Amino acid sequence: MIKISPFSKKVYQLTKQVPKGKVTTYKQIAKALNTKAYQEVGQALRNNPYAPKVPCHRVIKTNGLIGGFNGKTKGKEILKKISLLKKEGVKIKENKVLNFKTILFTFS
DNA sequence: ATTATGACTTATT
DNA sequence: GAATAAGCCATAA
Repeated sequence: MIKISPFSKKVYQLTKQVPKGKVTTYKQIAKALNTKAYQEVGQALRNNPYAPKVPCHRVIKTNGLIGGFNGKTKGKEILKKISLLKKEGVKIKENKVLNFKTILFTFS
């Protein structure tokens, strides 16, 4: 049993709600939580205790670019997640998502 | 309580 | 449009 921060927990819940073939942004999640700790969202995903349960690869930056999980981070296995995302129908070019605004999922 | 860090964002150069 | 600096919020030590 791992211990997680209450904030991260919410982040996971929201991230789980993201449907397949869509993506969301850190800002949207933070906004859904009524906060501005965008970085906290990223940090929560970085923890990612629920690997397949939480599609962290579906969470990207606000400008449509992929997060730091593609070369900045040491682990390159995350690249696989991006590939998976592409398989789901999300077109990714280099490090950015195509039609990003179209497939963007919000927590309205 | 204080300091340091960050899978971010926005503004400025 | 790209690179740099500063800002903001929560967590960990």
